[in-house]
Amino acid sequence: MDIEQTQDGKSSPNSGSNPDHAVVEPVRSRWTPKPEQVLILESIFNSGMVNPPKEETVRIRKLLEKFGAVADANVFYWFQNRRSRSRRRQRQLQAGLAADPGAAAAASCHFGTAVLKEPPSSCSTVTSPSSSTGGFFPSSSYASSCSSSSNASFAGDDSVGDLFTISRHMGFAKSTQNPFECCSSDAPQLQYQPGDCFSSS
Amino acid sequence: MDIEQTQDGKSSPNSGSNPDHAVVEPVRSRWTPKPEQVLILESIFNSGMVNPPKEETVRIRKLLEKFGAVADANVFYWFQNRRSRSRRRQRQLQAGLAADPGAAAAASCHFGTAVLKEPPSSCSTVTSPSSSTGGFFPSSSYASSCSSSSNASFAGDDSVGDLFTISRHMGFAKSTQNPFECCSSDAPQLQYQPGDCFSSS
DNA sequence: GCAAATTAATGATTTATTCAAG
DNA sequence: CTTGAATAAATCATTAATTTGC
Repeated sequence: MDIEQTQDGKSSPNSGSNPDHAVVEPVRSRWTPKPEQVLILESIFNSGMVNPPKEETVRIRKLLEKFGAVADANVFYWFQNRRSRSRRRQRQLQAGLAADPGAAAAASCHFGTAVLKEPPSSCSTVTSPSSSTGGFFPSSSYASSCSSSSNASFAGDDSVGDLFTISRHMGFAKSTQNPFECCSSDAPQLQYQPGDCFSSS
Repeated sequence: MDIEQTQDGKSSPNSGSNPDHAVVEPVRSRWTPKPEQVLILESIFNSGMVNPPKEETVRIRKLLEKFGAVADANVFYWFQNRRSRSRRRQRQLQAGLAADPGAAAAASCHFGTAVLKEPPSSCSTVTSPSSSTGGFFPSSSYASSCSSSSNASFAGDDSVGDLFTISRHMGFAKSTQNPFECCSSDAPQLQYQPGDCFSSS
């Protein structure tokens, strides 16, 4: 992964004398997503796109940027962590069920802060398919890079609306729905629509 | 993810049976490092910098670019894979050694009997605490560069020289030397020097 | 000699684990 | 504790070596 850290806006701004190179970068602060941003991210995730390709990540980042500084890498990390932790919770829960069916119900939800929540498991086991992640990415995802040099003037689209368009090979779970939080209930859905592929509306 | 490929047409696209005259610019699938590039990378890796930070990666990339198109991501991947595979070889080797030399006769635990073809190691066993073993690296197919084919006269550094300067907090192995390939012997060292920090010759 | 078929290397992606900020 | 960041491990996929039959 490239992980282009473009982070800098953040909350504790400036720090004055550090133009660019993070060589001596003293403060390694981390991105703190705004509530709106989390909302969007959750929504996208819950909509089934659990692993957006680069192209889409950029789009998402642009969208999130309307609510605060954020880099592509942050979005990438967010999804990665989201997937990972969802999966783990699920596993854990399941292990708990298998090992001690009686106590299972107890351990569910007592998260201090109500912000995050793992939906009650009712998903079937979803033993992850053998092909692992593979489904998407039929071929290369690199559309067109002319040369390494730099000036790739993107279309400076500012409208949020069209940002919600997706290419094709999305990071969707291969099956019907995403194995993660298939039963998310209380998340405020925002309906991130993947664009032209399915669900044309 | 990202990885914008900057690969140009490789070296030996067609041969013989391609009377075609217009290069069709095939799919830019994956980067294929030139021998010189591999040499440089190996050299850097063997010099102890096994995990260069971003800044350094860029520098390395710029250096490599003198011999062919390459992106930062490629460099990053290269080091990642190098580390990973070095470590794995090391582990494998060690496991093999532990299970093999008939030491304790009580052999009921046969690890992987399948002895993968690890090149003849010459490292001492080194049951060292943390820095552990050494490795050795594959008698790669490369390393045969500076003889005939490539005309790239490597030594003629004019602008290359200053690229060999490194910042500080390098990705050096924490200990004295890098745990990976402590005893690489036959690699043509190029002495990628970390710059102004230590070992100021 | 050559190219299709097979195997070995290795570039790129994804997942699991770990560390540290807050 | 939660969770963003970073990295290692595992895996996938494509390219180069090689074998094999003609």
